[in-house]
Amino acid sequence: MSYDDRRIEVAKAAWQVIVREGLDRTSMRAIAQELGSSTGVVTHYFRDKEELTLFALEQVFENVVEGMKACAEGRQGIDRLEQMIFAALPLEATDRADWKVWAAFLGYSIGREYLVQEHRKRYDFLRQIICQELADLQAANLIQVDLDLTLEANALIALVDGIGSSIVICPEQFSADQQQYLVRRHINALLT
Amino acid sequence: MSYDDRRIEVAKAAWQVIVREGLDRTSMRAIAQELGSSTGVVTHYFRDKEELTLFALEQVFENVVEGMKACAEGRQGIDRLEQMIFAALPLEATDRADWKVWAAFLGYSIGREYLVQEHRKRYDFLRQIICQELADLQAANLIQVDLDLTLEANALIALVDGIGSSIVICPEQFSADQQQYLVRRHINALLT
DNA sequence: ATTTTATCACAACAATTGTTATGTTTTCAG
DNA sequence: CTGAAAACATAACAATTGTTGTGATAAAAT
Repeated sequence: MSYDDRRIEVAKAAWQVIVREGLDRTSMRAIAQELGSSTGVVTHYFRDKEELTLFALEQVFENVVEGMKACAEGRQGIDRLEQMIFAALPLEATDRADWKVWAAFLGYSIGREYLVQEHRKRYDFLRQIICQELADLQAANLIQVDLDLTLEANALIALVDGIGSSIVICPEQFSADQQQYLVRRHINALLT
Repeated sequence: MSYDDRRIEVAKAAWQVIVREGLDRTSMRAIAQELGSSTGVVTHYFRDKEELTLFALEQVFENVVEGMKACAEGRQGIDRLEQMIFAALPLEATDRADWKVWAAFLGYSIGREYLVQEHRKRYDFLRQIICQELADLQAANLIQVDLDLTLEANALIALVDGIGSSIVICPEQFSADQQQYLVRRHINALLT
């Protein structure tokens, strides 16, 4: 097993403790225990806790983005955008863990400017992706020409964010069908 | 100053420290310092930290709900619903503090089931209010008759939640006009 | 085979935490 | 005025935290 793989394993252990115990109770010792090792392993692969938590957040985010890109592959038009958004939704119970990590970090960022900046980077990244998709749809004359694409991208992100936040607290709040219905309805309002 | 007023003062100090430092760094000592007193005051008015934090959350929530009810007063129809939703949005910079507290608690709830239940209670409460408004609008034949009101109420809450979460990270993400535009567009899709 | 390096275990450190107990001061009814 | 109760201050407690340093063991390179 390579160095990077082992790093990811440690981050994954951290990730599991975060979901189970909460971010502020995710201590180095708890991560080591989850990993079945000593704290020496954790400190060996990460300079400090900040580096580890940021890496764990990065992993979760990359998983979501890769899922979105995989869903986009080979698709076109409105269906392509819809499927990309669907990939980010907590449609199944297994997706909820990602959203728990996301929500935990969001709350943990309050009062920590460097974490707010980290989140902002990811929001910007997502907005860029969605904006590009919307621009393509606009060029193909599939959505209205007078739309503020940045606003529409932010609106889509906010919609997904809201659904995700709700489901973290109330897992039965939206069924998978309902989530997709709401996204579809939102996107349909943009069509020509 | 009455006992209850002093309790609220302590909670408000906690509330300010949460926004500035983050929930997990909001110690009894930090609250006392913010209050300009000793920790003796804090422990005198609250049994333990859990009671204090839950009370602080309750205060923020009540402020928002009261704002919504005040906006509803004297209004009718679609305008009434719109204004209620607007009251919950972070339209001005001062509203963002409420959303920071909300986000901090949401993240802090991950892995703490008793806090998740507290949040769920509030989601249920909000859903009940919105549902009632939607039912009134439906009875007045102002919105479509075949709507799933619970779903639509949840969708509105998710929309507001998403906007609030986004703005905690990116304060310039949505202007006040844009927030209101998105809510209006969402509600317009429900009209008859 | 030997040395060097990566990996990991363990212990100790100071700092911070919530909580509790014990005082001190203020308030205020009798 | 007096004493009881409320309000507040202070200090100490054990527990937990991130971090660091010191070894031990395994892997790899020479």
